[in-house]
Amino acid sequence: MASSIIATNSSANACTHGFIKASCSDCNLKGLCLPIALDIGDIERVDKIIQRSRPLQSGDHLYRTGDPFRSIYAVRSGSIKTYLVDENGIEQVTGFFLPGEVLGFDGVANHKHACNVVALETSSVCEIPFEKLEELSLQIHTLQHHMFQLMGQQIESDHQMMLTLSKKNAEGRIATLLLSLSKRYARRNLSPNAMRLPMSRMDMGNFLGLTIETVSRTLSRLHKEDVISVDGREIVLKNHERLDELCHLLQ
Amino acid sequence: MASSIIATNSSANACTHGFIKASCSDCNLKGLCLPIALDIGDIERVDKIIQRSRPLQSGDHLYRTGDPFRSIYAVRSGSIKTYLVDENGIEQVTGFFLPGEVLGFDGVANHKHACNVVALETSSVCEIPFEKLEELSLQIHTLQHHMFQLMGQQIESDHQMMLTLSKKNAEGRIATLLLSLSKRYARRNLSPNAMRLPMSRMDMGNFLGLTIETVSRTLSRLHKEDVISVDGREIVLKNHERLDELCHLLQ
DNA sequence: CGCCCCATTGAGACGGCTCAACTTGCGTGG
DNA sequence: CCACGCAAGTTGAGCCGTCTCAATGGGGCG
Repeated sequence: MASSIIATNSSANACTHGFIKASCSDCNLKGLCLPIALDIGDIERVDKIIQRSRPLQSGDHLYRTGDPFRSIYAVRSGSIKTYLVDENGIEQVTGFFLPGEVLGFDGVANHKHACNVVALETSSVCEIPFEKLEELSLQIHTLQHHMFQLMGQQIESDHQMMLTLSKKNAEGRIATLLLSLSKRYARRNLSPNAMRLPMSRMDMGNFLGLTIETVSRTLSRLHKEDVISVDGREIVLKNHERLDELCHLLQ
Repeated sequence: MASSIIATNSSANACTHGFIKASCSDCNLKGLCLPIALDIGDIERVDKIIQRSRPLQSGDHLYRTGDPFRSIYAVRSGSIKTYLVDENGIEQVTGFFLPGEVLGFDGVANHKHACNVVALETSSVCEIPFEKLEELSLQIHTLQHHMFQLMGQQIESDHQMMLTLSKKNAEGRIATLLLSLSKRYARRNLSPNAMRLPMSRMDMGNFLGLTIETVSRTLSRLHKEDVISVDGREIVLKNHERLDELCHLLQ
């Protein structure tokens, strides 16, 4: 959903476990997250405040609702889900984050995190202490602008999601999610057609306001109609035009 | 939904029509929008970049999708609605903005506005040129922080809205909207119980993902159950606890 | 007065939910 | 190695909440 700021993907210089040595300058995700206008010197200044910790395992929480807000995070590898839990224990998945995307802006407002963040598979993130980022943003105006842009992107995509939840039927919601994932794969120069879903049917359904049964049935129907092919989490998009149509169909 | 930044409410020093002479310093909304930590001198610097134009009439658009992004806006009086229109003409109301609240962050990401903004009644806004605000934010760190907070608040409330649209039934959605309005009235020291809705049933329904018929029926039922009283757009909340319960009921 | 827009109310249709049964894949332990 | 349990996913049958369609009422305005 959101774009990214400073995700250092070390899959290129695939460093082994333990502590991570990597830098923004030779990260193949920096085009996605750092402001393009940032010059080498500035990139290094940003690089210096970033903390790269050991990978999260599937199910590990990065933070939880109520935790003090200290940092935002750029996904370096894997995939991450954010979700709310309301007073009665109702959960709402609010987003999926892929490499090169930035999360954690919940928490900026109240200095406390407002959602839960959990890894959907083995994942690594760049932690960016927010106070230091603010200091740096005062000095590097393109960085400040970029921060505003990232948050603006999040707001825009959340509004699109409101439209999806409010106006589209099950097929439209599924199609919207699949095309969103496809576009975000394409941004990383991965195939926009063949992908492995990082999330369970449960998470898809929760995110889209549908039950797992409806998700399953809808995927099966799209498969039968040869719009996609489904094999568990392996998905192939076979008819983008049709998916586009479904996205824009009213409920 | 969003909080505010710099809304100068001139209803106190009720200046007449035509051009508006007002200042943040003696605006009774500044507590809502300016960072509390801002000292007098800084308030004046912010004040200087703000443009106060003539009021919008009901139905007037402040900007439309695709318009170049130049400013954000603080509502000074009246009420404003923002809405998306997708390719097929499907509309989605994405927010209602009351005095003291700030809108316009759509557009930050792409330098083009991503939604339409229209006045629901005679309204006035403070226009804040974004470039100048960015410049000032580089100099006044509390202002930069405040900007991040405002955008963070917007993101949080949008996520709450996703939960509402995805998980609550009609009663829960209506109750959630009513309580949200109530809290926002209370922030301005207005009665949290008696209010005049600024929007039509159509707009409520569109925002909440319901048809006008369902909105109408639900309001009638809540009236019959003595949870609220409804007379057109005049609403009295008579049982906050019950409304709270309804908010948290699963669908 | 008549028109139009907004809101209310009713009757019936339908999409997605609930409940339930079954399958598949995977890890554990006998 | 297979038996077993468990979690995730699929599929079916019936139900329910909201939508659709339609009729009616009320207020503002030319």
